[in-house]
Amino acid sequence: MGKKRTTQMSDVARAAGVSVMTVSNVLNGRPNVGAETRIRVLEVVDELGYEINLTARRLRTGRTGTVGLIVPRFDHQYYSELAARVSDALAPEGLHLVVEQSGATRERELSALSLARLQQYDGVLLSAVGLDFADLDRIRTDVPIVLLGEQEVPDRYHSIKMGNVAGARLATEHLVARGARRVAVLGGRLDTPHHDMASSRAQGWADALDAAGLAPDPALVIPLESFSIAEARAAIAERVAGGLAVDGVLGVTDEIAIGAMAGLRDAGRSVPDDVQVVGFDNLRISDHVSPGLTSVDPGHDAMVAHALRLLRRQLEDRGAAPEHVVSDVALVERGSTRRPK
Amino acid sequence: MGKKRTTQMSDVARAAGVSVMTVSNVLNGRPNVGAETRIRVLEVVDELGYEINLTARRLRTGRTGTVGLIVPRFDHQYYSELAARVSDALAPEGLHLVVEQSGATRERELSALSLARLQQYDGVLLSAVGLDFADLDRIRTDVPIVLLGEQEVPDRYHSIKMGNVAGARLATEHLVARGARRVAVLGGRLDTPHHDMASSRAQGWADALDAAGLAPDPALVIPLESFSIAEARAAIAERVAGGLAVDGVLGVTDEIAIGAMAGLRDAGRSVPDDVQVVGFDNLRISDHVSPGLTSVDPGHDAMVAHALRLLRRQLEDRGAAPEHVVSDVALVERGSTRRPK
DNA sequence: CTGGCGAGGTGTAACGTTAAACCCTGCCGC
DNA sequence: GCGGCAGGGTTTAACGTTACACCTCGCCAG
Repeated sequence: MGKKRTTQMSDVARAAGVSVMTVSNVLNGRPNVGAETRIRVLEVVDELGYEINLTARRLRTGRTGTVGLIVPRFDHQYYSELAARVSDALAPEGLHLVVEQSGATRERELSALSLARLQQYDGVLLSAVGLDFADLDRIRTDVPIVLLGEQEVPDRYHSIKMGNVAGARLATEHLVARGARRVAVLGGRLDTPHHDMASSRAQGWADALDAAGLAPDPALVIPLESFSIAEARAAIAERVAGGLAVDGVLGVTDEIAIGAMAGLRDAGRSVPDDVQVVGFDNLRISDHVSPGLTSVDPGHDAMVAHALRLLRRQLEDRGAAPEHVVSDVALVERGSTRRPK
Repeated sequence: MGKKRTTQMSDVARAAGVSVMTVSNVLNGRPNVGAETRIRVLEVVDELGYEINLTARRLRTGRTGTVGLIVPRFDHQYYSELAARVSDALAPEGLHLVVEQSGATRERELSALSLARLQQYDGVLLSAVGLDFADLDRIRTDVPIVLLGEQEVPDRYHSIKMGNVAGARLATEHLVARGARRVAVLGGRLDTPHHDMASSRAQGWADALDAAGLAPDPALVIPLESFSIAEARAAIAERVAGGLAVDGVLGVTDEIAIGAMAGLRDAGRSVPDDVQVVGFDNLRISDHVSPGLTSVDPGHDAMVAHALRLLRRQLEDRGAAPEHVVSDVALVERGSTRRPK
């Protein structure tokens, strides 16, 4: 029925009566092509509807014009907002963003991180929650990588970290200043010496309570598995219904905090009158839920700007000394916490 | 300082004392390789940390093992939920999903759709809001495409459409049944004979009102530009503050409906007592906002299942007759509309 | 008039795989 | 005793670009 072949450069060359190299030169805006020739080639390109084969170009040049962003889940808002920001920031530079989901499990994350996959990009922004220090240290590739994230990472990587401890501390201090005395940290964990997001934010919570002379009660550390809204909602509702005394909740993410607000409603508590709630991430939606969610803003734009700067640096100079940036955090007050008296 | 080259198949071949083809055969699990040879090759692969160059493979075979999903925006929840669902559904088949953002503008969408880009995937799921019939018709490629979406599409494409008209009608009927008489359609538009999402859903709204003997009031069609929560919120708040009489709002998406609820609060109206609200998409978060958002569920899982089925069909048989699926819709009632009396 | 240079252009050899054809060796059936 | 075949492997030629070296003018300076 049909022909298999798509049109390629040699077809254009033949039709235009020039060599393949000349076509290539025209298409890539290289010098040493006469004006007339250039025009003729472009006409033929148009006529034949020729489009370059990016795979072949990539094989030959090693460059792809594409940056990869690898996130645990597409459907966690934090990551989708991040992806949109990065994509928008990359577009003016002529770079294309593609996003992959690693799945948050160590196994799927490692597979997304096989050298094979990484090599497909000029650079990679990696938001790796499932991998530990050792996994990361095992990755050996020439592809520039910037780690976006939470955990302690091998020194040789460029990285952007959120101010997790500082942010959680800020949030908890805010709750305490507004009168909360029994502040739960939903999604946190303290048991392990890990440096992941859940632990770091719980650490900030504990620090703030310590500083305020309120001993952190282990019963108020409520771990979660999936970090989903639904899970958070069920967990807090269950605890409260079971008699846990709480007058403040720090959700380790905004989604968790939104789940917490729903769960507290389920349990007959009102926000912020009975229980005040603070989240972390300052998602777009957090301003629009009811009540508005007080949240820690991790400085999204600054993070993205830093990330791309570090990526560019590596693109220009493979040997660039790794840089570790910690983003500034700020508290955004909304209706889920009370006004000062 | 370092060597440029990464290790490649010929290095493995040399070290294992076999031909390159044998290495290729081992790595691809092809027959006609002795057991010992296989083991030796695998050992060497491990030792050298060899990983295949996917670009070269792709150039040679034309297959990529990757499916592309092109969405207008990463940070519209509907699309990120879609991406997650598709990714999860593809993983068991050994296919990888990468997501690209087209930017919702016609220009950026066309660039994402250049043949060059499309050719990088074995198949493409295209959620194209910015393109019209003619744009789509202009795309000529052998890559299997499934259109996910709203609009009228050229017949030669396989497509999955939401039941936009039916869903919006269902939602509006529900509002009317619960006593609403002045139902606005936020984000809708009726001016044009387009078949895009905003128009189709407004059409369903108009149909329902007509059927109920309530003439659709043009003042109640409130168009939006960006379909963002913030814009929706501001738009409804402004109208209501300006004296527009409304006792029901159909948000053409859940995000818009969530914005509407916030805007109504801003304007001193309570939901659902003063104004009832229904959304469309049944996002995960819609169950967790306050009050819970009544919404049209477009049958996400069925849509994804259909989409992948159509894609597989095309992968197996390029000439497969195009199929057009319209998804079933269902209303999910929550607290943003009233209980029946 | 010679040498040099810049503009315009071409030919060839990769980039790292894999499809396809081919080549051995040993063994089995008749 | 030989044809045939299966098993285990190799060789060669792509896939569609681009880097690089090279070639040929025409023209200008000396």
